[in-house]
Amino acid sequence: MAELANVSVATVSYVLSGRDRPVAAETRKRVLDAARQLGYTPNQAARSLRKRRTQRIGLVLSTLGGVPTDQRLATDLHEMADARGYSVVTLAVYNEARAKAAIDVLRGGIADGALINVVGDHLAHDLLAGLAATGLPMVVLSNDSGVEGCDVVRTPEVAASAEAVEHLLAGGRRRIAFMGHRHEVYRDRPTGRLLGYTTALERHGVAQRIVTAGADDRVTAYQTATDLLSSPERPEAIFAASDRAAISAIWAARDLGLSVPGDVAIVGVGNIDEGLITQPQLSTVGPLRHDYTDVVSLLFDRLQAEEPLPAREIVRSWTLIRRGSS
Amino acid sequence: MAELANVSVATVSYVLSGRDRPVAAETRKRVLDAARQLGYTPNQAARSLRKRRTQRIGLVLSTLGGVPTDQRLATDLHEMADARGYSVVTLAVYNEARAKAAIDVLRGGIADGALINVVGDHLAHDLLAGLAATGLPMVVLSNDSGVEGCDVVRTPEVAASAEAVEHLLAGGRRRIAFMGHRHEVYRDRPTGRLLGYTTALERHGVAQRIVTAGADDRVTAYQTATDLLSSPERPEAIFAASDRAAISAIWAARDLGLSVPGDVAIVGVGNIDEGLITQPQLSTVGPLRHDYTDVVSLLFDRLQAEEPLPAREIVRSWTLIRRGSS
DNA sequence: CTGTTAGCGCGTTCAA
DNA sequence: TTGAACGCGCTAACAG
Repeated sequence: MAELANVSVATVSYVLSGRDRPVAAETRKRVLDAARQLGYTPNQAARSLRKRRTQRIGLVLSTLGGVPTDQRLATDLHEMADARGYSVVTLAVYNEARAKAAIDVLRGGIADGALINVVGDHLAHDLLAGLAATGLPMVVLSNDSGVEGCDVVRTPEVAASAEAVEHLLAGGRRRIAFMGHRHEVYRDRPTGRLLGYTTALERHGVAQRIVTAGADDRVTAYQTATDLLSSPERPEAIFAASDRAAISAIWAARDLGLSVPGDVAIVGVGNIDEGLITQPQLSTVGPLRHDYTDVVSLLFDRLQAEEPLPAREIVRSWTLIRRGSS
Repeated sequence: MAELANVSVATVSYVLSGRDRPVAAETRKRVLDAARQLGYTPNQAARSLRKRRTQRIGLVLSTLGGVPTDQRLATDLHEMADARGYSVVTLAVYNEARAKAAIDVLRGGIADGALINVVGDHLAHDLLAGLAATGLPMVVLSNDSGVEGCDVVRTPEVAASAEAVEHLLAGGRRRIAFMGHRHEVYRDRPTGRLLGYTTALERHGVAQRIVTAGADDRVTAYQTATDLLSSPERPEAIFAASDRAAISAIWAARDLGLSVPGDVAIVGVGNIDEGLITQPQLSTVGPLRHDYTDVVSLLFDRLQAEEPLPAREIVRSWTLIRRGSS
């Protein structure tokens, strides 16, 4: 490359990286021509080895399955990264083994910072702590308590879920079923949305608990809801841990000839747009606006800061959005 | 690190990379202890600079939006990569500008190979060609003709779409609407699923064309279908370019009090599981089994081959799956 | 305006 | 069984 343009490697570096060293127009042209001719692109591994920066952000997600939250988070991150000259590489965790692998990739220095949103317990706390100890700037979306050494974004899902269930109780429903994600339901003690459910019932002296899994995908949700709604002790309400599951429940009810909310009230979590096109429209708890720019800013603040910043915490704002289904 | 364990850097390298050089048990222990104590992880940039391999695969997708196809592709890739000691980094393209950025990241050597599935025309052909010219092993899912220098996976969507529309014609429907993705509908000449639609109609001498966008997300699909079905010239059938859009159309029909398939027949594309829980079940064209292991194998064959392999081509197998909605 | 040189952190030879 | 020394491709500092 350098010899084809008949210049030194340093000059090539200066031309291609566009730094402000003065370069003769003719020399620059020779370099650019040679680069085009050879299809030359600088090796990023060498570059970041030298510069000690990759200009990349790692986005760590449970799956590439397109949970609505992840989608918005990803688009906001990509946009803001773009504007700042960073690229984004996404790592999917899927399971515990690969969580370890993903952390190792980050420890290996693939990115200058990380935005981490992993639900469930695939990502062990000590892995996260070890990564944070590296000094890697990171923002973690989690409600767990053990997360330290990085910014944390919390979601008031327990309170919001309790509010949803209390809303159902206020409507006179007593037999209320919970349809949750596997990672919440199959666990020794209730957490998250399930905890909100049990808390609300307890607070109002309702003894009956109907806890099912099925919120993880639409098909299972439909089947679970169908089972619930065809049982002799049909619930008067279903609180689903996701809007997608709640929407499946609405369909299940309608397919059984039940009226929503007459025969069964349904509330979901997340406030996705699709809740506006169901009949009736879906009641839900979640953010009013889907905006993660504040979360992403946390990360870029850290990246642009000279000295390490103190750990910050954001609590997202969720509200009960009452629509037709409850 | 090396000095803490009181050994040379070479010994550290040997211990941590676990190659077969004999190392005294006591030395190995010293190294491992020091590594744990320091939270040391080898720098991957330096490693891959030296080894000229990253042990990573790049997965390039249009969005992280979780199109069902991408999900299956991603899980199969992750599984097979895992088994072979590779990690996967995902790059989202979103738009033309970032397509260029994603290609640059790959050219910069972030991965040893790439699996590329970008719909629409965000990813220009010359970018792909330039990348292929690098010698980077890659597999591209595309029906375009200009793709060269890499393995190509094709989908018989034109023929399958035509088959779907002919099936509707055979059922006596004449006024058939097409609900497509923006990237296919807003284009000078028909391609892909839209081309299948027009071809079938032409072949059977049907003049009427009802072409709408709206298949890109469920909300738009619902609204588009509602508009179509409330118009005075209500179509007798809707062929939707995605199952998700088709399912929204079924719901739109039901919400309008129309019977499916009595008043309107509906067919989708993709054969997603969710088509089994609609009332009626969704007719669709797509793969019978969702399995991308053959596609992923193409890539690993290339990675493991000593000398460059000739470009191969896979044509995926799609069939019309007739269920209740048509 | 441009070239020379010294590392960035690792893996690999060769010598001990 | 271990260590010393070189170089992967690049950027930053300095020399010219």
